[in-house]
Amino acid sequence: MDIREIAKRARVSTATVSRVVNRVPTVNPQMAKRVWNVIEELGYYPNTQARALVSGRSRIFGLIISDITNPFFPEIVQVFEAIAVQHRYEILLSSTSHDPKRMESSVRRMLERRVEGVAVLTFGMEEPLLEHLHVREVPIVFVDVGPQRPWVSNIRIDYLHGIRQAVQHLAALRHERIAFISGPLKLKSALARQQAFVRSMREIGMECDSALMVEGDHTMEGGMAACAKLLSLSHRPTAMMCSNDMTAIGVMRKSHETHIAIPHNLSVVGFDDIRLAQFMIPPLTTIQMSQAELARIAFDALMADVERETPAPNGTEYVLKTNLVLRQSTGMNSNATKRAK
Amino acid sequence: MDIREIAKRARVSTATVSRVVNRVPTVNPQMAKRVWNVIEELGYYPNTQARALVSGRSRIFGLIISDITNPFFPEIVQVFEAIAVQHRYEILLSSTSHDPKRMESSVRRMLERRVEGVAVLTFGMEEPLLEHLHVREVPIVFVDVGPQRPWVSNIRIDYLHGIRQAVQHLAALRHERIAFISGPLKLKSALARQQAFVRSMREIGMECDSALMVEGDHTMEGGMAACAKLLSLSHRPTAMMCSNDMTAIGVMRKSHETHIAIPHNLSVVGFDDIRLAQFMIPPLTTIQMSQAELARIAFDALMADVERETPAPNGTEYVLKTNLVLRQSTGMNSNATKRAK
DNA sequence: AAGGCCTTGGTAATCGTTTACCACGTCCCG
DNA sequence: CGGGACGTGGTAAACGATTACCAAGGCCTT
Repeated sequence: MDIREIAKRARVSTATVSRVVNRVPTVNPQMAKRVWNVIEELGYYPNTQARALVSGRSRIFGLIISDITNPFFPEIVQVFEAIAVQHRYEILLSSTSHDPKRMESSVRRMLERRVEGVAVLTFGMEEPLLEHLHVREVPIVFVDVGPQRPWVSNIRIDYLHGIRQAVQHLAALRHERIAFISGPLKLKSALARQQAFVRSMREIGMECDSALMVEGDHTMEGGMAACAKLLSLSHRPTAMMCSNDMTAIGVMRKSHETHIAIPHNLSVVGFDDIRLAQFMIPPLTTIQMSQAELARIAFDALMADVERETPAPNGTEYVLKTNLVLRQSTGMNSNATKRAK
Repeated sequence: MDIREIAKRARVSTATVSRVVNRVPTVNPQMAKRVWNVIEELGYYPNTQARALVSGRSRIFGLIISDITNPFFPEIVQVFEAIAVQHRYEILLSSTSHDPKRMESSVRRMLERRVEGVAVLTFGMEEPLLEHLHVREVPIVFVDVGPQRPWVSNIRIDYLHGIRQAVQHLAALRHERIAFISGPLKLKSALARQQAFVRSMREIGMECDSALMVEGDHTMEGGMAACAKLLSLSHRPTAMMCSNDMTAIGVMRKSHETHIAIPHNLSVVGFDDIRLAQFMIPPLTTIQMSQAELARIAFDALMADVERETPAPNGTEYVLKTNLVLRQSTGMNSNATKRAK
């Protein structure tokens, strides 16, 4: 059942049917009604591929993330999809697990389906593979790591804003030995978080003991290992800041195993504010980087580029703020309290 | 850049280029090589929409789930997508949150994109909305709830298998008062789990005290509420089985708040074996329903239907077993132990 | 040596839309 | 009363692939 069938039954031409379906205002309302009736009756849906072929617009965006089973991403996917549907777009999802092979095949799939734009929310370092997209002038939006070029937008995360709040919060609670468990430092986003931490500490004249800076891998297991390492120190930290929530969850778990009470004996701060954070025991104090907002900014960036006819020469920059969310995994440094007595 | 461009540069016809791209064996190898070279050089990708239009095959499957932020689903999505890509299929993802409006719009989107099949992994009750798919003879695969019709496959979950193991496990640990926290009973899958529990209990001559059967809602909050209710009983249960893992996690959390030690004072069993289960404190004993396998069966069911020219008159049935996974949230009933001494 | 078969590659129709262009009718105005 | 302007709706050419059909050439057979 195609547009011709509808045209025949409504005794109009296919052009008119097309105009009715696309709500072109010049068509006579009576005739439109007649056409709509036939469409309803037969349950006709226009064929998107034919439409895309002739219009040159697929109405598909690509969404590349690193791993859907990482609790950080599902909400992004959900919000991105919801907004896309509102704008009558479809999304092509791809988890790459930071694997260059899969990354390449994703890009290829997206090119074959003629996506109109790609959001790369991997926090990674895979830009080289995106060359193919770039030569075809497909709009791209990156987080943190994109180059400055036409058709490339960037969402810069203001890590410092939230991390500074967290550091000052811990300082206010009389913590003097604050550890930082980073992510894999080859990831720019992980490096940026660490640097924001160091800077926040220096700002208020606190030292960053290098023994208290350990590299994790953004997994719970990595968090447990890092926590164990820090607890084995003769001069233990009283607070640990983590580069993401999964790491913090690992820290909480290891602490529990070692009978260290949070927040009484150890304060923990996470980063991301994944939904799980509020469900921990105790609920995790963390720095929020709104996944919903990130998804929305990414979508809007692509939409803006699609509607632009000439690109901004250096792409566009967007900023996402981060903010501390106080819950119950941080508390007064108990040693300091004693001394104060 | 299209197939004509390639044809011109390789000095062959478009038919030959198409044959080369599709690896039709009758084409002269030298000529094929020449064509491939041009393709590589120009970085040509065939246009999927044009291909789909003429071949009548979109190579897209729809995947309808209820909520991607529910930890049960990401792994399904991941596996389904990975398999799809291997078979050169793309997926159209849709979270419906059990909302009939969204469900309807999903189905519409899928029809417009001419999906070749739809996997409905919602454990819900939205069949009526799928009528549109059915009249177009689009293959569908359901979990539990699908009707027996041509082009409709069903994956029957063998709840009894795993639940029986769990009940017998608890009985062996000398538990006599075993509670069951169900899901929303309007969900067939939740009802089926409860029934499997009752049957397993009766099989070994244990009574199902109705005070110990409470209805939850498959969320953590629901689990906490149900747990509170059960703990307020004068004659408390010593073990709680939950209709899903999120509920069990709620139970663990509430128990922790009320200073009830798991497994020493209370045994807890979940259902689903989401990844999170093994990361609980203590790691959660649960009944595994393999998400990876579910995804694989769903995909295979669709593929089988796509390749079939005439449908099986009553669709096809698949079965997925469930199995108990022992971890550390279950232990000997301490009251019974004392009595035994 | 001529006819038939096989291999190989080209021509052109087709898929289901959109849309530029054109034709027709009506209305108004000079 | 004739003609331009305007409002409508139809005709047909795209979009970029696939593939049925056909033609040309080479080889074998009698």
